[in-house]
Amino acid sequence: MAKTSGLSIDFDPNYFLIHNPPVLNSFPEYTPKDTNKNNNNNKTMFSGTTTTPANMSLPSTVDRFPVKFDCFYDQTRPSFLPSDDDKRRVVGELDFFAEKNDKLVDVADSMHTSDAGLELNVDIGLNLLTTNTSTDQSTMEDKKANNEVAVLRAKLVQLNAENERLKEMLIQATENYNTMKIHLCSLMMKNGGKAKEEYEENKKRNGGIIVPRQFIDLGLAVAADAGESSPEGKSQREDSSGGDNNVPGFDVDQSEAAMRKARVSVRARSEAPMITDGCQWRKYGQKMAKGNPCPRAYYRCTMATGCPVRKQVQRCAEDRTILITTYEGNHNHPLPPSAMSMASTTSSAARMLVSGSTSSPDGLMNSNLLTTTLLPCSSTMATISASTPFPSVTLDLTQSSFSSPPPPYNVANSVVVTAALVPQVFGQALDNQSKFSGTLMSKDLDRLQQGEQNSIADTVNAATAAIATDPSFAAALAAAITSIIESSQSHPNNGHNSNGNVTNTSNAL
DNA sequence: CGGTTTTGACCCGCGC
DNA sequence: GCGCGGGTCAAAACCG
Repeated sequence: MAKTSGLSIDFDPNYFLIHNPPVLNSFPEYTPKDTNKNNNNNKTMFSGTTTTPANMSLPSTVDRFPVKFDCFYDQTRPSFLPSDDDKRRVVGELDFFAEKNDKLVDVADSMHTSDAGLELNVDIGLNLLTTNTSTDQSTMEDKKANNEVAVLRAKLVQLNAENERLKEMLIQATENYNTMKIHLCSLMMKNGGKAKEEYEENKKRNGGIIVPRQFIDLGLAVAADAGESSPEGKSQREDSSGGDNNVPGFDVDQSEAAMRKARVSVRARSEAPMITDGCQWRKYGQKMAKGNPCPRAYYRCTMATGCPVRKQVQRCAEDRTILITTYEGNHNHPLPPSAMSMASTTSSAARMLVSGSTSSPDGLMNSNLLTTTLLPCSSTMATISASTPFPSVTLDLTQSSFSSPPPPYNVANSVVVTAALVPQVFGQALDNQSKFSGTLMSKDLDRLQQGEQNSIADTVNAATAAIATDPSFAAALAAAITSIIESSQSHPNNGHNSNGNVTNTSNAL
């Protein structure tokens, strides 16, 4: 599965069937009819999501982006929710493929129906053609061909309709993005201290738990904190620019400081002592961390003199097959191609951390600060996350999310994009691509689309390749995650409004 | 011999 | 102020 030695992604094969075209209709519109339909047709991909907890309040109608919040895990989740894993509360999830998958089901159904009709037609032909037996064969073939043409035409019509729907989804996503951008601008207009006060206030309101809503606010708070004190070691203090933080909002210095502080963790299942990420590292220390019998190793990038990038490598205490690699800092040198793909991805994650105020896709693409944040990793990353106190974005492919508890790194103010969400995330990133004037090669595009329909691993691999080909896809990916965060922000009560219904993304902000 | 790893000492922030 | 824990330093050991 993994491309790079020492890495593996532990996908549950029960979720990802390759030969059976995945019906990604994991987020059905919860009408009784559809529920039955999906129980029948969506046998494979994300069974955890298709099994709707009986006691769960579900919307009778979900618009363009049916949302459940599996990507958020809140340790403070209400006690009335089922505790067992397969009944984990569906908090929020952006269903990128819902209608598309319905279509897949429909196509499959229609094909099946058509096949049955084909046989029926053949029988009819045999009954009718009783005299000219010499042409029976050719007539049957003609009819068969005609039926195939009819089936193909029907498929074409359905695909066209699907295409139209996807266009509408893109428009919707664009609108959501614009809404978010407006909100972002309004936040940037605020005084940084005020934002921090709001953050603290909200934190108190939530009993110390920072809800995802704080994602944007936290960026400002972090930026404000960056100039006051640094919890980091000597190097960070030396790097501290000591910029003027009196300037309201989020300026470049603040962003830079936050970027320096931002960390991106990569969780990978690996027997190797260290993942291969294309960079050269020198070990400069090792410590026993409290609460973990496995030592933590400290590495410094040696690809260029004075490169401030460091990384920590430690095995997960709960599952020692999981290797946790934490990158910190920005490379001051170009990276080899082998380090670029993951660098782009982790860079996106890092940007997500500090982009609470700068998450504009344009900013992601154009900022020198951001484009120089190249964090190395292999193309087979398993998890991208970030450490507290920063908001974190986690792409967790080591968890199937719906059948296992969230990983311990899942802190309160984090967003976990689990394996089951990958199709949605990358699918939406694919749609976002056009907004970033991407130059994705057609072959990569094909791979990505193929990956969407094959397996999560294919999707990730294809997406990683796409990132390597076109860095703008990283921004599209970041925007996709942002979009999910955006949708989560529209559901401050873990996706349920005061009426107990899941609100729609279009209601965001 | 130069680069890397090991490992104890040291520094610093934070909580009590 | 003190102790603890995380992070870094730097000398010695190791390795190709």
